[in-house]
Amino acid sequence: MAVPKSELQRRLGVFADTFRRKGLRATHQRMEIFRELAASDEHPDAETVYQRVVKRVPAVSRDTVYRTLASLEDQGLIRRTAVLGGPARYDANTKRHHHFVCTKCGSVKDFHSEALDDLSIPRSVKAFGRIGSAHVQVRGVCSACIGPRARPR
Amino acid sequence: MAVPKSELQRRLGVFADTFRRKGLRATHQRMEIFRELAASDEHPDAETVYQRVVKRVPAVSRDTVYRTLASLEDQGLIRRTAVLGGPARYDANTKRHHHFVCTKCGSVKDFHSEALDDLSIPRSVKAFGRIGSAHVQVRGVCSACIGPRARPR
DNA sequence: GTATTTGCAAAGCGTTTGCAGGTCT
DNA sequence: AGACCTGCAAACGCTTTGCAAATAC
Repeated sequence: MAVPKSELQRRLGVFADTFRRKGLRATHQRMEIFRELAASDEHPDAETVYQRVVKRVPAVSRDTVYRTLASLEDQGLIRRTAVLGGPARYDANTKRHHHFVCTKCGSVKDFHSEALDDLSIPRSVKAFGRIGSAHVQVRGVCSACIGPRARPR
Repeated sequence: MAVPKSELQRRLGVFADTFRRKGLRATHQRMEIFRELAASDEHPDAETVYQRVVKRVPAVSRDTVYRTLASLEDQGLIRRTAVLGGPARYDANTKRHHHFVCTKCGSVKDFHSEALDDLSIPRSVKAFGRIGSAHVQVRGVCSACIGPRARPR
């Protein structure tokens, strides 16, 4: 689940560069909020990010977490994913990937697949408009929720 | 966009059967709410369903629309799809299909593709848990939002 | 007759916003 | 100085819920 140190360093570098280039400020709060996402492959929601960051930076507020996440998303540093009936999930993995979503607890897991990356969008879809990206969402029940002591959300 | 009359009849039949079998009541309101979804290939949100149904059944309330949509979803008669930052969209097309989502106005359009239906989920995903369904979501900007007089939401 | 369903109103949750004070350059 | 950022609190949009009256079977 943990991101390799080298990749984390790379992500933090991209973050600092991007913000500097746009004239935005890489404040302590923003740094810690981004680090929280960049250091793990989980897809926490805003409240979870807040709970974790507030331990290290007690002065941070929920609003700042929301605003920072929106700002990071605008800069393309993180992605937001909607999950049915739950809060939005955030994700610092900007490489092309797909999602497994647990319909019980709402957890999201990334997976990679070259085969799926190349999937061909039917011609008919082009008639709908300009196509941006395509990704696969697999729904199912994660092992934690199936397991002997399931703790569904 | 309109569903063929024969398909509409079929859907209404399934609705009546399913509710009867489960001991639920096929009230006037529920019938009209389901018909609104079953008669079209759009993916309206709850508010839109309410606005349309209330024209024909002025006595219906928003709460009943929400409750009925939840109930129809429980029975597997409709599907709910989350769209980033917007209200949930509902959909009476229970055949396997995929979605085009407009990132400007949030509209959702169905498309079918045998090639995509057969996409092979990588072995590694099975490790996450029990796999239910897989579907492709294409994001882009619909022609209405690109068009000469774009009216983004 | 009885369990279900409805409308109303109020609360709930996740999220966004206006504002005044504070911070960085 | 000037732009940006923060925390606070209040508002927001979407959705769910408790309750008493109405309804379907």
